[in-house]
Amino acid sequence: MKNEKLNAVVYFLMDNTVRISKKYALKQLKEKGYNITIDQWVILLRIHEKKLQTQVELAVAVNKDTASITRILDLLHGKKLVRRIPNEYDKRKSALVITTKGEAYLREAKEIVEAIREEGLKNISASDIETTNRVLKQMAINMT
Amino acid sequence: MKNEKLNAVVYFLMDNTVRISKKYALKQLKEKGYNITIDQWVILLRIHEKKLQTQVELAVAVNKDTASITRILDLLHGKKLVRRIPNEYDKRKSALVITTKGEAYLREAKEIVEAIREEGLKNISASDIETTNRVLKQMAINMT
DNA sequence: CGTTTTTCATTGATATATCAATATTATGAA
DNA sequence: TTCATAATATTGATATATCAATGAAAAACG
Repeated sequence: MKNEKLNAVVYFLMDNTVRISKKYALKQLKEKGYNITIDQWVILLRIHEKKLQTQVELAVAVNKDTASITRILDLLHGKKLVRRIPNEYDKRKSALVITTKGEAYLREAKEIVEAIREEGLKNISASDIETTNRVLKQMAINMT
Repeated sequence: MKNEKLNAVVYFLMDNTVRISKKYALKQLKEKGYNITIDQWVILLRIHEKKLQTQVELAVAVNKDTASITRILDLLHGKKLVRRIPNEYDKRKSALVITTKGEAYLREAKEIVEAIREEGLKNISASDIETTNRVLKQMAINMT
């Protein structure tokens, strides 16, 4: 088949670009004094946006394993950015709340994260980004 | 700025789709009796395509850390798919060769990998894939 | 009711990624 | 030629991902 190589390339580029962007974000945040990964930042943002969700809800929202969520929350908790509040009526659950320190952290790092994202999309048209979004979404559907 | 959300979405989708595709590939390969990850398979393919490279060359080719390469090679070596041959003239280096078992493994799993890749790109036009490739490539450049 | 099944969160084992530090060699410069 | 520097591969610490197994609690149901 003619487009075997072309097909392989998309997968290689996806994987590659994800790794590059995470590395880039980590470096930028660190340089500005923020000891946080982009994955942690995203979880922090989700907790801020929709308070009191359970870890299962959070896992579904970001499409990650609850095991991954537990570990990321442990790290955020260690940095005093997040707290788990036991649910009185269902003792299996914990509600997740962002701390005051977490709010400040989120607000301050937000500009850095946005700058990183813009930098990554430099010289790319909005319509090309939309096409890419559509393709990535369809691929996810195809493999789910 | 209006496209903050749109920008964030590309990063989310990239990360998400990469994870979904790796999970999907792992499951498909496992179901067909191949105990190998897609990352390991790619390394195996590279060693097959260009024999006798050093680990540094391999790392550069796939844009991974030499530490990652060492660990992936350890796993491939444990499965007897790859061997390291010490370089006589430069004792720091090892040449990498695929074993006979590795060759067979590669050949047999190749169809499965291609089927996975095609399945993932179902209902997506070649031109949209090309656009996506171009976008991903530009993003990588922007953040390097 | 009491018993089975589900759900939630955590933990363990493993794979991959990062960076930092190391040991061993090779190379280059004084 | 010796001594400092660079390159190669590995290992350790840590972050994130997977799946599988667990304990505890809630829900379902016969």
